[in-house]
Amino acid sequence: MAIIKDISQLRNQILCGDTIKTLRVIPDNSVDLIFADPPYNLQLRDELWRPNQTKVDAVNDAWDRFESFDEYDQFSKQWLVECRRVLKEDGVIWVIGSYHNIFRIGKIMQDLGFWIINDIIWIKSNPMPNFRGTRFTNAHETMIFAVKNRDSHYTFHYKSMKAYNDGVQMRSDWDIPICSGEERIRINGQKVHSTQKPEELMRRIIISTSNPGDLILDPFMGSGTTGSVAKLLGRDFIGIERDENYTRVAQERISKVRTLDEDLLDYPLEKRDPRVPFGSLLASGLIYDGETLYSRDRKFHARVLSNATIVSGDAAGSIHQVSALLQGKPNFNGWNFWYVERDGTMVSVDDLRSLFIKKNYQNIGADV
Amino acid sequence: MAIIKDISQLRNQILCGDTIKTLRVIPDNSVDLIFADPPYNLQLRDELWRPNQTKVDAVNDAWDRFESFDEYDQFSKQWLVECRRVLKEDGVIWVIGSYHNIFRIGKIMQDLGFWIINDIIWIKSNPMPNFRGTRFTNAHETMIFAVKNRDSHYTFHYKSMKAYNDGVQMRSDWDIPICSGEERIRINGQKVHSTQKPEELMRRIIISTSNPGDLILDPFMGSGTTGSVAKLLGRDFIGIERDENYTRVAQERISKVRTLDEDLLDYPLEKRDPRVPFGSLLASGLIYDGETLYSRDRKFHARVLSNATIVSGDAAGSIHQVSALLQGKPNFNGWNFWYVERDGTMVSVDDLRSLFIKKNYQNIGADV
DNA sequence: GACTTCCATGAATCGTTAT
DNA sequence: CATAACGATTCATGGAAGT
Repeated sequence: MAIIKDISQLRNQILCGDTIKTLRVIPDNSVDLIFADPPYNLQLRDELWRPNQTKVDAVNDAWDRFESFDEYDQFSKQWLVECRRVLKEDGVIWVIGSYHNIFRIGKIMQDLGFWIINDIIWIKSNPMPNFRGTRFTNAHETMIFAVKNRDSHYTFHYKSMKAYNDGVQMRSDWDIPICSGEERIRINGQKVHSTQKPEELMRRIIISTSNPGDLILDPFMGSGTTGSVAKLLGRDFIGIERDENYTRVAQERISKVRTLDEDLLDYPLEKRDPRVPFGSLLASGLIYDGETLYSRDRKFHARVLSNATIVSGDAAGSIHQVSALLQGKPNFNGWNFWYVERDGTMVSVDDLRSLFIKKNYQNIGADV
Repeated sequence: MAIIKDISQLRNQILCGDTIKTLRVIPDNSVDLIFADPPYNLQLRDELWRPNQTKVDAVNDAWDRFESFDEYDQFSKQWLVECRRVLKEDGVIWVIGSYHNIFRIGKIMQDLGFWIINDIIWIKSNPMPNFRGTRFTNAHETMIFAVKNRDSHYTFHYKSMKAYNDGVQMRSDWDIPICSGEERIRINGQKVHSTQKPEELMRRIIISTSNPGDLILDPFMGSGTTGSVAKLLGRDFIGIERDENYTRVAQERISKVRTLDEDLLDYPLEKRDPRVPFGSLLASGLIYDGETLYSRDRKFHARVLSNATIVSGDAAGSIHQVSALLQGKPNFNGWNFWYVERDGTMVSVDDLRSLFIKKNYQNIGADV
């Protein structure tokens, strides 16, 4: 099958078929974010029984069986090559796995040119215990967060994730319960998919590394968590799933999701202030020609010339250059260094810049 | 240099030299535990400055520089091959790394035949933050815990680690601060080694997967944390380190350590009950020839023959076989199924087994 | 001495835009 | 495309210094 020319005909669909063959239909450089939850190659040798002689319902599906590491590597390389091709230059990919497969996956990704930004550990607050007492409880899974090239300008909503994490930057260890209760899809009391991922995981991934309207690809769609959260958060998706039953379940699940209102998807926090030259403050009258700037501790001062350069003894130049020179540092952000006196108190020039933005622009989060 | 015949001449020494060449001197199948902290191949490009314009003292040691992934892979494979050769058949290996290298290391280990038991995440309570707001704080490192072959009978002190962890199974995520304060080795206020590991890590590793008197090998000894904790806990060590300065520091550090008294190193908790055949209870008079065994609910009963087999209707065999047959299960632990009557009350045959052990063995934790 | 404030620092793949 | 200018950006801890 040939590559489809217009990707929009695939938007918000689940394509039922072989992952690698189906990926080959998608055009180059066309998706913004990929989330992949490939088979883990678990290699359980025998059935696993709990101490009370009930059988553990483990991942033993045919899709998780491979003859050898080599066969698994071949398969992994093929779908990863296609993923790299369809990913935009500045796109992001996430792959989740466990110690059975993640080392092989990570090595292949590095070899293909993907550049790893983080490995994120999903710490399960309620993992399955180890029944035999033969090893440590396997209480986590590993996600690789990577970009297409070392110099990719990828989306990363740092401030959102920091706010999400109560004001300190989010770390590489994520504490999230496994998918259970209401969220877990069951038919006649039986779980439909053995490795359904929690929506909390997808929410963090989608919010941190994509924008509303972006196109998200999941080459192993399963029960449709990716599509479900993508739709909720106003992103488009393409899912690939080879099992017809899973496909049906996912389609029904996603159809029930309602996208959040736009005002809930637009984050003023992430908007950058427009660039304001220091001279604009002079022209607007917020700072006066010839007045004196002070450092916070009043140890340094400088005079403002009419061309918006400042002079302090032998040092002359932009507010940035002079503040760096005075401190003997290679560079410095002068906006955070200089103050002026207004009604007897010190006012930061950065606050005056915020005031300028507020007066002259609309809906920009200069006061956040 | 030829392989040394008697490993005892290497015990508790740090061999200063190239890792791979020195490993080749160690005999086959001679060490019980390996801990390896290889170079991470960080590939740092530029300097990094904190927001307050101080420079980050990064890892820029020559030992961490490799030309390419391929060169790093070659190096890794060589030392891992030697480690596998010198490891005893039932020995254990731990390797620590970060996303820069751990995927390559893990893949090579699997290819060489090592069998992964766990990947353990060292979660740092106080990692260095991300200064530029470009990614998630890199707040963990990954350790691979593996054995020589899939069917190795490795040491794992499950009960100790459970007790260590306040009575619940220890999980694969370990919360441990980075090495700082008193523990961090400094000379003239400068850290001696850029990547000194916390002793808490080594303590968990050594206690969980080795026994007192075992021989522990560290092919990248650095500042000597492995040797130091090994000596404290009554294990022998061999360290390899190519830097003479590190070697000297490690030797001095280890010389100051005093091994704990023997009674602090012997854990009755871990001693397994001796295997007691059901027939021993007959012979000792704790159970009588011909008496009746009951299931707890008295739904089932069986008669004890003089050859220690039991019979219940058509079912005949060991206490295990018959209990499984009666319940229609593939197998079952008969010790937990059968009861006898003593003075009008039901007594579990497992309690009689414990009684037998208490009478006939010393210092065994049958009552724990 | 008790308490507060300041400062240094740790395995880090750490930027974007205009000229 | 290289270079220069602009300007955005940190958390937990321990020890020193100050009150």
